[in-house]
Amino acid sequence: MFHLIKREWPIIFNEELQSFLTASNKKSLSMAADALHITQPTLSYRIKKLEKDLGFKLIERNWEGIKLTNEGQYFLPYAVRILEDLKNVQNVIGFNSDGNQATYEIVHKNEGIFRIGINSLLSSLFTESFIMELSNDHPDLEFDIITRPTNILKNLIDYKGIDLAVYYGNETHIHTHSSLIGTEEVVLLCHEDDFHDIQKNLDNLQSFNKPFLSYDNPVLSNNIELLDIILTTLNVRAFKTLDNWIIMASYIAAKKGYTIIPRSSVSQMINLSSAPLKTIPLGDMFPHIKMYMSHPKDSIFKGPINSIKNLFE
Amino acid sequence: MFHLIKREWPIIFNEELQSFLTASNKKSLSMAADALHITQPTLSYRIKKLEKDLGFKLIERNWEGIKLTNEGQYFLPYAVRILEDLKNVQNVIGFNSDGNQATYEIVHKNEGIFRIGINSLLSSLFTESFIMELSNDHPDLEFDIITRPTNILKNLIDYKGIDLAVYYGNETHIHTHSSLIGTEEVVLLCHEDDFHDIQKNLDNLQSFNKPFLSYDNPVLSNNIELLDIILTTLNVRAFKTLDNWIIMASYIAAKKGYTIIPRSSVSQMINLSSAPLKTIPLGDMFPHIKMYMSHPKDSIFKGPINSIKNLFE
DNA sequence: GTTCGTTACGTAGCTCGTAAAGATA
DNA sequence: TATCTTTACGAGCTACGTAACGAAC
Repeated sequence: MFHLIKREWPIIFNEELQSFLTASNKKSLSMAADALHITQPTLSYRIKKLEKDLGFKLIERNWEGIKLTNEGQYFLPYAVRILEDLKNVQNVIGFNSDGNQATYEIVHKNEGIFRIGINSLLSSLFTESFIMELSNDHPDLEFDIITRPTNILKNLIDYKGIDLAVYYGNETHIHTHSSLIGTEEVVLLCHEDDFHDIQKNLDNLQSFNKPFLSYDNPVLSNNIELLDIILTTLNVRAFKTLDNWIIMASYIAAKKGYTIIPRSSVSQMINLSSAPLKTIPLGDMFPHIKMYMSHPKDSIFKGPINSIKNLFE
Repeated sequence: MFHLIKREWPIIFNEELQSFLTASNKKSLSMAADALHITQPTLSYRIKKLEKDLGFKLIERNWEGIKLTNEGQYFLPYAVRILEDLKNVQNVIGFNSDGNQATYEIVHKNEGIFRIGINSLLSSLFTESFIMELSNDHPDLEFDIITRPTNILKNLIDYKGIDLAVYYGNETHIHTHSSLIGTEEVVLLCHEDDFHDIQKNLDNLQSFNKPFLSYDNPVLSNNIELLDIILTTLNVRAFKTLDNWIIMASYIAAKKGYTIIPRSSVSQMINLSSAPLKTIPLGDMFPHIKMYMSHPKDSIFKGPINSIKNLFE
């Protein structure tokens, strides 16, 4: 059934990223150049160009070889993911040397499919009811649901990659065809054992010696301005960014910090955590978070969109 | 505290992907060319080149405008994520026009930090114990934990992006410095109401009219060969790929299908689901899944690696 | 004729390899 | 000298805009 093409590198965009990764692997430009079957000055040129384009240095050079800079280290997982994404796309929609479609025979039909995107934190809250509602109201409708960060959802709406998006509002641009579907207060979430220490220091968490845990990097997170207000108001100093919600739940369960999230996300965090967690409502201290749904203005899926909209009324 | 640069496009690699996305947004090459401030033949050339490099057509052209192909539609979210990734990196490690580091002052220190990567499905199982163990054994050690798909973890080990990886084994290349840390049977997971129908048709699920739910696309998923065996043995016909585990839990809760996963992942799925789920052990029918940990051969983190290794003995 | 698209073609600039040079032991 | 790196430079290729062309109504 499956006919996997094992690509070493994706076909496009590879050269500069591939050069950087191979250099990181070999810890030497000349050895990396060998491995890539190019000359060493060419590799040097490519990495210089990548650094110039990115705007920061990736590699420290010296006479005994190379070492990644902090920025290079930070960039590396992104480079890996980009190349892996491209490899995967090309493996799925690839053609082998005979010109036949290669990877598997499932046709990636997209026409007529109602595509929904939900912000990751909201998906455990809404996905099931969306499935139920659409199955009931539009039994013949095919639909797909994906979860992505808010900013990606907004882009996908713009570029007609999805037909409906549901997300927490943030300060980046707001779509004309978006509607407010709810408002929520934020709550502080912590381990039961940390509860009293945090509550008595709420105006100055600097004296609480565990870090504020933030999802992903601050730029990826949805509300940079709100985050800024929170950190300032609570006088937070210790700060740790984590990769995702599962990791965050584990950190809190291990009493290694606390976080602040919208109230509706608490249940998901409690489900993910093995330990007893406590919440402190912060509705009075901070602006509430708004939930939106948006869709392209000329969507052919008026019916399904209204079905979803009705869920929030 | 935060100084966000709002980039419309990332600086590098943008041109072809940006051209494609703008074309999708405008549904017209000439209008997209206008929006990008390039001439229309140039845009046409860029998209042709992108199609040639990718190996498949992205756009159907005709006299009244353009329309994405199925492949183009499939590729679009990848293009969005790649550009979003690049934007985020450049926003975090960006320099503004004054030459000052822009986004926020947190230094992305990487030296001396023990970096762990865990496969997404395993992370809820292990993360907390890793945190506990490392905190006890190495109280001064700074560490980071990220979750990624298995293939990305393997690449990150190769390119020295992380110091330790924990993942389910698959058929792609195996690291020399990897050790087996456990073995698991696979189980079928379904809604309580579907349990009896599935159990009595286990040799021929074709007659069960709900789809087998697979995580992500088959190429991304960890065990293409195992998946192939499963689908063949159970005679599965209906097949649906989903974006992530939360969506999968919702589909099963909504009685829209079933899946097969390693036993240790069942608890996470049950936590994510609002409905009563049932499992059917399949240990006799299929090969067991192996869990591995691996690390670069010249790691400076021998101590922490052994602490983690001890957890599995 | 107008509005979509593509093809043709010359130029500017980019990318490559070869060759030479700089740094450190 | 050996082993890393970078700089210099010319040849060939690529990507761009201008101009011309094709198709549909």
